[in-house]
Amino acid sequence: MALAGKRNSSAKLRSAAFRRIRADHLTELAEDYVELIADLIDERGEARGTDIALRLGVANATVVKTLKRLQDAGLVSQEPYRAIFLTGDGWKMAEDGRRKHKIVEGFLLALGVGAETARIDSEGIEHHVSEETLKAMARFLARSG
Amino acid sequence: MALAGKRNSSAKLRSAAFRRIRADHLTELAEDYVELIADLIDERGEARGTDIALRLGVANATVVKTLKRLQDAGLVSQEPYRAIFLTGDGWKMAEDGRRKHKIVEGFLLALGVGAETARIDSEGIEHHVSEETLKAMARFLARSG
DNA sequence: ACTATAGTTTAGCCAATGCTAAATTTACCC
DNA sequence: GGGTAAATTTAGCATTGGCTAAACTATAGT
Ligand SMILES: [Mn+2]
Ligand SMILES: [Mn+2]
Ligand SMILES: [Mn+2]
Ligand SMILES: [Mn+2]
Repeated sequence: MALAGKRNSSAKLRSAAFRRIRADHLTELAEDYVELIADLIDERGEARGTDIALRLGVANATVVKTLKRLQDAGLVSQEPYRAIFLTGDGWKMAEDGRRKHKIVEGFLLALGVGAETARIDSEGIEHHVSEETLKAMARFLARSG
Repeated sequence: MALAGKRNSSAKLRSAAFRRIRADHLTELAEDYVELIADLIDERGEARGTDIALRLGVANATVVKTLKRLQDAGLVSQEPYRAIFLTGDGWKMAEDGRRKHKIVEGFLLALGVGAETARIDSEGIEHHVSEETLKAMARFLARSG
């Protein structure tokens, strides 16, 4: 095989990682939204746009626009001026998000990271860990706790 | 303090994590670009747009546009139709990226994750770990290897 | 019932990041 | 040196996810 050919397949291999990251970023916001909505529903019976905006630290209008996309994606449902509900798919995604989130945050704590840092870092890391890495984290967690 | 007040400060605390993530996402692409450019320069003497596009898995035109932004940000420099260079700031960011990347990837390997998964997951995780978490990972790494 | 306030939506803007197709430039080969 | 092939840039488009300001709705208090 020529040098150019080797270069090509090596590059294709490497690019897989970046493709995965770009894909992760597309679902990341949706995951955080549905998880947050699930939390609000469990904590206080309903999820309102204002509360979502406040917890995410974005403007109300941003939440409205994002919820519209999530509705199109079949994750949430709502009537104008009413509270927000999760669809079946929405709940499924929220539960999976909670599962991952719990493992990653618990793992960081077990690793010796402070509570505040574990909370903040896990919010970002959770979207970029594969099932294999999650399994390794859970194993470590089980052994150390 | 009233209930609304408590809700408010709790929400403000939580929103810090999401603010950090949004900030991370703004620098994430820049970090990957400069690190990749540094690798290309070290590996083969120069970094060309085509190679960047190939390794990232995006179109050439996308690379051109992004490089323009990185140039405005003072991270890279280039003349039309010529190879791409890193500025002092660009090299600094690339070195820091390599440092973090190495720790995260090495850590995942030490945790028992397979080489391929460690490579892929670390490409995303590296942008969302604080210095405190990096330190904890380095500690684990030192102890286990 | 009216009205003030709080919550929500709409309108219109912007930046970042991706794409394809067409034009341009460079580099290499004869 | 001239002609091609590859690299590069430009043009034009779309989506995501942010913002502010203005308009609208629902609700709670009087
Ligand atoms: Mn989460
Ligand atoms: Mn998150
Ligand atoms: Mn990310
Ligand atoms: Mn990366």
